[in-house]
Amino acid sequence: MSTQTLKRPSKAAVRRNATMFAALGDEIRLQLLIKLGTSVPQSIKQLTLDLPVTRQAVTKHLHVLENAKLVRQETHGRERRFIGCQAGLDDAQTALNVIAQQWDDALTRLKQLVESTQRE
Amino acid sequence: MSTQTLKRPSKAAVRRNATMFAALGDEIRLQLLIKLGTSVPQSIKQLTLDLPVTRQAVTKHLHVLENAKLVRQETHGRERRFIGCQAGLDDAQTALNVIAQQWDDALTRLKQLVESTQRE
DNA sequence: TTACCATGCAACTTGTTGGTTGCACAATGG
DNA sequence: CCATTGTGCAACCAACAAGTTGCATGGTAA
Repeated sequence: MSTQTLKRPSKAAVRRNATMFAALGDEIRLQLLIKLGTSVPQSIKQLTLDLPVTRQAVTKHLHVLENAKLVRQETHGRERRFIGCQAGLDDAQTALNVIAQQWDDALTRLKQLVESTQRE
Repeated sequence: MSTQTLKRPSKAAVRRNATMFAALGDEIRLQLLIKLGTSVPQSIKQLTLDLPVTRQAVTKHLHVLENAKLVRQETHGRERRFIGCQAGLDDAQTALNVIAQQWDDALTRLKQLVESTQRE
């Protein structure tokens, strides 16, 4: 029973997930994502307010986030307005779940191994 | 009802989460974490097998992962054996949940705003 | 039209990261 | 004891990331 139904992530999947987590792995970018939870949608200018970096830096960060499918933008006149992209977060959650599940399995197997060894 | 019970993450929390996600944001490190799901515990030498980098590189990656509380080690004679650290993954999941929840709230407020505007 | 404002694009600096090689050391097994 | 093996540590390098400044551009509003 339960003979390992989870498949190992493909090379491409690993790369995609790495990109996504790397996008999440920066203080400014996390602050941007949090800020997108206070009001929606927001322009680059707005998002730059009370962040300790210039508008251009924020632009770059937003580009990284967009690349990782964590935000999307809608051009509106001369403004670009950004919104958080739920699907991206879901992918991250799923990736974490896969790893957590495999660790569980590994620990279970380890425990069984120890027990069977002790019986002999 | 439901007048925003979630608190904004503190500066320190944001920094901690950024460190954690940054640790997850590398292909080699993800492969290491996945590998820790195939057998447990494993030495540095074992973990280096069929990875395209040297043992020293793997050592550095493991250090990053340990720093982010994603793995822990037990010294065993001259070997250091590594195991995935579930608590670290849980923290990551929680952080993602907080952001997702806030995005939901923001979209809800946006929708309400649009509706109330249309009524007037 | 003209002035303004949000943004894009490019060049450049600086710090960090991922990787290597070389050597030293301590536990293990003959 | 001696050879082997798993590791740690340090120096070094190349590539990349984060940030800046300066200038160009294209909507918007007077």
